[in-house]
This record gives sequence, structure tokens and C-alpha cells, in this order.
Amino acid sequence: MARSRRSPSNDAPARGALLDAAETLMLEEGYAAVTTRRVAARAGVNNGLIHYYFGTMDSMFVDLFRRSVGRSFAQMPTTSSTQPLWEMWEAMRDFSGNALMSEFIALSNHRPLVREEIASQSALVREAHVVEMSRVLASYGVVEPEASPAAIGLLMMGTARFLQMEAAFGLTVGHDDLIQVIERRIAMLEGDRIRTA
Amino acid sequence: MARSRRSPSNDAPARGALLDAAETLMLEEGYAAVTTRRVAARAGVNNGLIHYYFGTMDSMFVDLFRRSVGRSFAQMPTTSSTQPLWEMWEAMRDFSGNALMSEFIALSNHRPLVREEIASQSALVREAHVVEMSRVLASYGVVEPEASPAAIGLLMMGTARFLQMEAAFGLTVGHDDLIQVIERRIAMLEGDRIRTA
DNA sequence: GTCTATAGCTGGATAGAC
DNA sequence: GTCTATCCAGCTATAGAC
Repeated sequence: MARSRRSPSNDAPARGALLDAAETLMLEEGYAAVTTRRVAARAGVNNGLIHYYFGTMDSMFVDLFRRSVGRSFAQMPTTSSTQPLWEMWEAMRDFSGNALMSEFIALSNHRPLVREEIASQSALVREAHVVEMSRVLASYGVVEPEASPAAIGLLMMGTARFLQMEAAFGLTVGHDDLIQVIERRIAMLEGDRIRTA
Repeated sequence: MARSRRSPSNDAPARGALLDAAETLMLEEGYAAVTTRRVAARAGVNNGLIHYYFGTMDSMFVDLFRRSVGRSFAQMPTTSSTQPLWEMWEAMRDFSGNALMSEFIALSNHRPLVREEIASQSALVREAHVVEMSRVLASYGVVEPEASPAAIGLLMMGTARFLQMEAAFGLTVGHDDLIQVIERRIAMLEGDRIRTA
């Protein structure tokens, strides 16, 4: 397949390096540290290149967010999983994108473009979650209305995020208790977690 | 009681006006909008005054956070509440400090002083929550280990925060479902919510 | 206490050489 | 594509007049 010659190219090494640098900075020092100069320095290129590839910083943030969402989608448990609930729960808990997401949310407060992107992408992600959760619960014979698939998904997601956020501040009181409550429920449906690794 | 003459005074009108202005800016446009110039402009004073009262911006953020935590403490359900769980749940849900808290968390990522302050204050707040929750559950005869007081508190808090965050992006799928799940549990212990107003 | 003025820095963005 | 050089805006913080 012949390489198209449109400029600027979408898969140039420097472009990816810039996104990587921006993501690392965002995780390590917060979004306020993501400036043209610092991103470029970490990527080992000149800051002018950011505008060459992305136009504006707004646009770079949007591209970075899209890349991150794409990854989390690719990581979602497949239909053929043997323990889909366990896998969802683990994905929600250890997904390092949680920290990144917190930064994007704060960022969206003063960058309308980022805000719109988060809103639309999040709606898609949640829709996919609900579809998957409904399928899984139906297969286990769980019926409403004790808790709808959407509610269960929200509960797991909210808990995972909150625990992670607290832990980042050294707060862990009650964490193990809450994790056990949730995992006991999961185990009732699909048994103890089978370690694959 | 004679007014002490230490300078700068802690209850000067300008000082409070500056904190109010900073809080409003933080909520409306995110912490990045909280600069000396913008805060001073909104408070209707000169930006030099910020350094006069607080020294540095770091220090101003810490003072602002303390004030906010103090308020949320004052708002906590009292021991004599007739429906303490309902009141806690409502305080967790509509407390506008939730939005402010998100900003402080993001801010803490690159301001060590703010980070330490949040960590220590949050530990105190959670401790108070657990004590209160234990007392309430014990009075209802709820026993462990189905769910410890700390776990229940975490679950409510995490859910309240997550729902509010999602709602800020226009995401409300499954929210009513989840709220009902939680409120049904509360109602099992202390009956339907009695409207006081 | 509150102001003006300013020093000194860092940021986003662009023009143009290579 | 990648660089150097540069413009202009906005920031924190301080000095000193009132």
C-alpha cells in the first residue's frame, strides 16, 4: 500500500512521541504541566512541531483523549470471556486511564472543545457498557428490577474510580471491606476468580 | 473583646472577598482560571492584595480548601437527626463542594502543599464519617460483616460523586435506577424520607 | 490597607531558514 | 519535517507611593 503524501502525516514517529510525552506529563504532573515547550522537550523535538501536527493545544488534547478512549475500548472484555464480570471489574479498577480521565475532566472545565469530546465519547462508551452488561446478566438469569444492568455498571465504575482517587491520597479506610462486598456478589454469579496468568 | 491588631487581619472584608472570588472562578472555569489578576479583578481589588493577605497562591489555595472543609463539617447531620442516613445521602449528593473538590484534586497534582492539605483533612473527614455511620447502623441493629459502616459510607460517597460528575457531562443513563437501589436500602432502615421543608 | 509600576518569567503561536 | 528566532500575552511576585 503506497504511503499517502498528505501533510502532516498521521503516523509520523514525532507525532506519536508528542502524544506519549503529553500523556506522561499529564499523569505525572497534571494537565497544567502539559505546555508546548515541556511536551516538546520531553519528546525530544522542537515545540514548533506541536503546531505543525496538531494546530493548537486544544486540538492536541482532543487527539490525546481519542487515543486513550480507543485503547480502553480495545481492552473491554470480549463476548467470549469465561468470567466477564470479573474482567470488567478488573478493567475498571486497574485501568490507568482512570487517572488520565480525572485530568481530562478537570481540563474540560476551561476547554470547551475537550468538554464536547468527552461528553460525546463517554456516551458511546457507556452505551457499549450497558449493552455488554445486559447481555451478561441475562445469561446468568439475573432479572430486574432489583438492579438494572445500567445501575450495576454505574455502581462498579463509580466505586472503582472513587477508591482509586482516595488511594492516591493515601486514604484506604474501608477499601478492602467495600471491595469484598462487590466481589462477593460477582462470585455469586460466576464463581471465584480463575487466575489466567 | 478588643480587636487584635496583628496584620494582616484574618477577617478583613477584602480577604473574604478574595476567597469568594477564587471559589467562584474555580467552580465556573476551573482552577487554571484562578490567577492573581482574575481573582483580584472579580473581588474588585488590586492583585497585590493577594500577596499581602496570603503570601503565595499556594497558601491561598490551602486557605480556601480549609474554609470549604469547615463548611462541609458544619453541614454534617447531627446526632439527633431523625433520619440520619437520608440526611447523609442528601448531603453527599447535593453538596456543591463536590465540584470544588474535583478541582482541588486536580490542582493537588502539581501543588504539593495542596496535596498534603487534602490528604490530612480528608483523613479527618472520613474518620468522622465512619464514627457517625457506625453509631447510626448500630442503632438500627445492622450487623457486620455483610457491609461494614466504612464500606457503606464509601459506597454512598463514591456513587454520589460519580453520578454528579457524569451528570455534569450530560450523562444520566441508569442514574435513576442506581439512586433507587440505594434509596430503597435506606428506606428499609429508616422509612421513606420525611420532608421537613 | 490599598494602590501603581515594573521586573522577570513562561506560555502559545508564527515566520522563515534549512 | 524540523529547526531557530521572535512576537506578544499573561502570569507571580516585589518595591514603593499614598
